[in-house]
Amino acid sequence: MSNAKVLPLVESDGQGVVPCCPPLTERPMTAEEAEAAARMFKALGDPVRLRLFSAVASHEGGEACVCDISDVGVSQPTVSHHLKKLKEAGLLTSERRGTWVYYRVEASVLAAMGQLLTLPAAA
Amino acid sequence: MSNAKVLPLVESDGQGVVPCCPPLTERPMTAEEAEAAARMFKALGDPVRLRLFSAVASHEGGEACVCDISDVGVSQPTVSHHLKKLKEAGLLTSERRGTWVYYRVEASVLAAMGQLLTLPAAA
DNA sequence: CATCTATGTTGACGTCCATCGATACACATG
DNA sequence: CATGTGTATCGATGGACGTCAACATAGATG
Repeated sequence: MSNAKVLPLVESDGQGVVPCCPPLTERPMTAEEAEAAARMFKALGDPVRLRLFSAVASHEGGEACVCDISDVGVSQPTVSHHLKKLKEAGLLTSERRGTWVYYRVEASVLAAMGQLLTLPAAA
Repeated sequence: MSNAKVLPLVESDGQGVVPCCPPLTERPMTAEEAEAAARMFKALGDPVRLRLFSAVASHEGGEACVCDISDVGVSQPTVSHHLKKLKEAGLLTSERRGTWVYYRVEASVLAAMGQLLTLPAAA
């Protein structure tokens, strides 16, 4: 139930594969591009999610068990909720190994978001 | 009434100036850093705002009059509302010239957001 | 000053969302 | 299989947010 549609970057949404991310400054985004990109930004638009994401991203080996990062001042269900949101946005992937669930950053998505914010080589 | 506190990047919020943006992957963000950064990401977390922002960013001379970009499928008050949000987030600045109001991107903020999403030089 | 256009503000409304406690599920271990 | 720990889901709740119509403000022009 979670096979296709991994990266919101390359939405195989309607008729084909749409690379969502020309730099924001290159041309006005279409409604569809904006929809896809906004999902990712929105996912990082919450302080708790940002801390969770950063905790995973900065953790040894690029991955972290939930137990390693859940000290962000909210309840355990809320942590789980936010991790799910980040996963749905394509920013994280998860894998269960025994008792623990490990989350890791989807580097390509992060890179693409960076591309989006790229500025033309101005002074 | 809009003099101090220009960049959410360098929040002169409480006791001093806090540069908000070590790469997300460098170390876990603090609550304060996350709060500041999340404001910016949240501002781009709406499709309409993203389109407006992109329209300004990609417009000739890096600035655009509201009338040039307000064709995003929502009412005029809504456009105004979103531009205000982008301005409050530090992503846009505005200037009135005669009848029209021109918005322009705050390049430094955009650059800092890009930094935030920087990945360590992995393969 | 009257009027027109461009933009911002206000107030209301419906929906989304972050949060929690309670509970369920997954795995390990005895 | 019983129990304990780690994680996810459910249902509820309060607040935030996107949207609009109506109105207000700013500048230009006659």
